[in-house]
Amino acid sequence: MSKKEVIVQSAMRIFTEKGVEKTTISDIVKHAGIAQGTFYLYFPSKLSLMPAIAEVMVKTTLQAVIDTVDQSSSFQDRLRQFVEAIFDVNRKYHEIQAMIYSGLASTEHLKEWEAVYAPIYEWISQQIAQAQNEGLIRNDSPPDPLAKLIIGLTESAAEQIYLYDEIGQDSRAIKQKEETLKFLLYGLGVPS
Amino acid sequence: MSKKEVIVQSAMRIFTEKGVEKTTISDIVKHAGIAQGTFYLYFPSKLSLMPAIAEVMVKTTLQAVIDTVDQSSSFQDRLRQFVEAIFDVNRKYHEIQAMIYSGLASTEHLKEWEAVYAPIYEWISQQIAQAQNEGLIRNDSPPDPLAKLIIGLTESAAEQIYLYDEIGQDSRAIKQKEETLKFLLYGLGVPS
Amino acid sequence: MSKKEVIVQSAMRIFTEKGVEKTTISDIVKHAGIAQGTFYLYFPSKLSLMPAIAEVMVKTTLQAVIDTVDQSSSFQDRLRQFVEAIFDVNRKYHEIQAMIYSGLASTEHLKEWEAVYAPIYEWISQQIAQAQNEGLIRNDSPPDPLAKLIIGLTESAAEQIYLYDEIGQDSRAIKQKEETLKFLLYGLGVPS
Amino acid sequence: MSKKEVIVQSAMRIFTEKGVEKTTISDIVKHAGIAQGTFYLYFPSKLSLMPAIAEVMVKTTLQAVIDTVDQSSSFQDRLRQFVEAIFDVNRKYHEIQAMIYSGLASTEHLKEWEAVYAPIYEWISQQIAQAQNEGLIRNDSPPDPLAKLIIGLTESAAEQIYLYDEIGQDSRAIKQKEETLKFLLYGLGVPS
DNA sequence: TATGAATGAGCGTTCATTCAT
DNA sequence: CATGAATGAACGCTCATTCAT
Repeated sequence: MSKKEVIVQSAMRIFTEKGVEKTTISDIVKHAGIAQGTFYLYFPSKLSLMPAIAEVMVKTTLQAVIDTVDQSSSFQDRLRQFVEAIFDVNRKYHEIQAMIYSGLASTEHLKEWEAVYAPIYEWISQQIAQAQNEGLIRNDSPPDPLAKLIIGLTESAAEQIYLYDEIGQDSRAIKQKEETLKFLLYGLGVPS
Repeated sequence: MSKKEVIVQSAMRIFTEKGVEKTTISDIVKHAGIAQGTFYLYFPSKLSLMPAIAEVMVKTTLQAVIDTVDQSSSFQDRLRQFVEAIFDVNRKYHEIQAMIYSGLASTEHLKEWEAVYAPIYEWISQQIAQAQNEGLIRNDSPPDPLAKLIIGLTESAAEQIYLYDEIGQDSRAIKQKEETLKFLLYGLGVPS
Repeated sequence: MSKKEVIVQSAMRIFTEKGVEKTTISDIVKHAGIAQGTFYLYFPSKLSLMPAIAEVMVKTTLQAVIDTVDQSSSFQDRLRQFVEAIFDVNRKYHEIQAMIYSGLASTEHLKEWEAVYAPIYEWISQQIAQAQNEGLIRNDSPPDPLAKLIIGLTESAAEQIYLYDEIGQDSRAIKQKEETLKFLLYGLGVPS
Repeated sequence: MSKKEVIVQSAMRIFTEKGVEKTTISDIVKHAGIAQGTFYLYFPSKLSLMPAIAEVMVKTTLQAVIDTVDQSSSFQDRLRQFVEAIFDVNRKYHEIQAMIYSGLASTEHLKEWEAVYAPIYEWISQQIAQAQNEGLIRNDSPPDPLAKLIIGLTESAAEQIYLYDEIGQDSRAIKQKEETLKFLLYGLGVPS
């Protein structure tokens, strides 16, 4: 693992543990096992880590989705698996998600964020296009906007549950997943 | 306007202009025209402003929704007006929305946030319950989860547009609103 | 003594002891008995102390000259006393003189330096004008340029001796003073 | 040009442009096109460059004087040419002069400076001795102190003009040169 | 000789917080 | 209630210096 990757991994860990604001660069370099100055060879500031972290998260998310969704299942099952995957990633990494969102907001270079998120949008978009072709879902909206609405709905639903960092919320999570799936199926015009 | 309100208003302004992280309490008190020490008579820290700011935003949002939605319209029109109102508030205040979200994430007292947002959830929930009673929308989900999904979907759709602080994106916004409304109508099982 | 004056006095002391470059702001505030942050209430940086210090040095020099020169003496004696005073100030404060010169060179606002030095130039200029009126010295040069040449010659002569921070150089200093006085007397056309 | 010379030339350039204090070794090696570590093969520190730079300046100055002074001219003309040369070098390199002076002040090894400047002192001293032998100037002072006073007076006169980095000061410079020459002639007892 | 990635001590600077007025 | 000068802990950051290649 390169020094740059070590820094990103360490930052993700520490950010998750104690929050972005309370994390110092000193914390990160200590955990990464490198010298203070070495950090600045790779990143000019704490916030400039965000795009790199976001990229990791997007990869992780996309990988989780791809690993969870069984392409031989029915569309409804695949959608259920998708929701499951998104909720799962949010459960594990909700602090990082919030962090990225906040870092995103305080960045000037917003343009690059769209590029970072593109892989997920594209994957969903392809699934949508295919399902439309097969007549599994409604055909009166283009795939791209649908993809963005789907990921937006699912992630906000997951955040509503997992932002509140508590235990024993399984039943609430299960219900929320069910309702989200139902809303998605209706929203996509899947005949029930 | 009381000193407390002046502080909150000033903070909203400065936070919006230069970001939460880069805003100092000194900035806020200068803009508010009060002394450094006076701040601490009302708020113990910078982040403790967030709930107060969120409250203002929730009030503003709810007021915009109530003002925009004409209760004598059809359900479909009311939903359209709702989407319109949410997009509008997001357009005007997207920095503050992001800021609250980020501030929210770094707060320990997450519980209170649900209380802060309750008024909006309740208003939507009532509308949903009423529409279900009148048979205007599907009846196989309870109103509360539906309300949260609706606001989550609509706000995330708005953010996808307005986070990218640019001009002349009207056509994109119009399409996004249309698709969001369509998805909501399908999602709520409104017969078309 | 105000906090600002305490800072300037402490800085002069420490600068003299260990040089400007090796002096830290931390050194200054420790010696001044104030907090680290307090320094920045009065000066934005270490180098911004220079004009304030130069002002003190100019006052000190002018005072030394005024105190040493006996206005009832002959012109030749007064010139001798003047040289004596300049050499004495340079002996005591040669590090600060060098320091000011260096600080001066790295300042952008060079204009203000002329203002700082003006009092000394004026005093000498007046003496010259008076001596010219009384026919004691040559009359074919205006007082102002003469004043600048006199102070320039005398200070550079003193620096040549005292920059080399050593002891037991009295004989060298005495000779240098004699030669400087002689050169001044010739240079001013004092009949011998 | 050897690597050592490249370093010295680069340092002179960068020091002049942004000041000694704000110049980093990194700046110098970048401009010199060498690696960070290579610097330390030739110089142990930033300040240790000063003598080498001073040497270059002394050579430049002496060369300018030798080139300008026409040994077949009268003493008065030669003195005028000398003043002209010193002013010219100061005009071109006043930042470096100030820099050397400042670097000189913060060096511990002051002794070596006398050696560095010796060539100029010697050249002037020889001229003085010769003029004394020929009865062109007064004979009641040894050549060495006179030489130091002459260079001190002339350089300080030049600095008074050129430290103030401005344009269109030609008339001021011309007058200053005239007065300096006149003072030198009187000071050296040249019969007029 | 030459390199340049890595170092880490130590600096300037900030800014939330206090408290005598 | 209100002030704002003073605080000082703690942070980001620099940059001279080293050393394995």
